[in-house]
Amino acid sequence: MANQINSQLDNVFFALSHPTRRQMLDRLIDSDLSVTDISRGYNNAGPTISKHLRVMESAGLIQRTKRGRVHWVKLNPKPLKGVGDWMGQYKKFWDISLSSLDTYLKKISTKKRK
Amino acid sequence: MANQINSQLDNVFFALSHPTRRQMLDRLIDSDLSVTDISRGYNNAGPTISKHLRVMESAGLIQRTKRGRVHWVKLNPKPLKGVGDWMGQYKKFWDISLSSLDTYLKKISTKKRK
DNA sequence: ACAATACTTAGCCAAATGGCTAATCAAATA
DNA sequence: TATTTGATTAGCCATTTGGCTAAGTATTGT
Repeated sequence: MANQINSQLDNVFFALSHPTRRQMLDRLIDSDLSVTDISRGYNNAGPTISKHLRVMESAGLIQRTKRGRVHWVKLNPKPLKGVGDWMGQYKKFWDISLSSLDTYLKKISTKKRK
Repeated sequence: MANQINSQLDNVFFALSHPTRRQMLDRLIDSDLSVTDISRGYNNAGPTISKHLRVMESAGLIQRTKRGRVHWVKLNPKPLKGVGDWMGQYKKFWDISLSSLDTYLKKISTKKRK
């Protein structure tokens, strides 16, 4: 139970500890991407990219769907909730997060008013 | 510059990827602790604890002060701000899709309608 | 049918990680 | 002064990581 969650957190934090993997995730915010799309811009060989993807997959941060020979990769942000929860303990220290949520809420309600 | 920040983030995420280290940080929320205090409850040998502490220190997550032969360890939450900032990009996903904000927005709009 | 494309697997390598014991350093105490 | 206590450094070991190349599996195009 708590241990399961914990080791999942391990995987998530570990996945996020490599700049290439973080950047890949960042790219996936806007749209799903093929593996070729994702690997664009890195000097890494294919298998290296593959390994990075597997790391993120076992952390639950991405999901794949094969369509034809193309593997489509989709961000799964759910595990980040765990990070956020863990971080919550520390919010009282850096406490910016509340204000950024605030800003976000304001933006939302503005849009709705149109 | 951005690379400095990035590699700092690498270190922070990596430091957080081990359950022992996360738990150590958690303990430091309430009070500063000596190294002996921190190591209480783990089956690890001294040097192993030492290594964990060094990992967190190079991530900037803790600071040490020697007083006598006791090394006091203090939480430094500042690097977590970087994590929070990075997470900010993803808030729109898990805040909304994972209930709390959704519920919140509903509550808000209900109130407004009154 | 054959060649090109999109990926993954297998397997190698150097470096880093997480654990240990033994030895060392520094400070407090008997 | 001699010894215990708090903690680190040195160095060993097995495993994991992040990179590679070569080879294999599907699927698509010619």
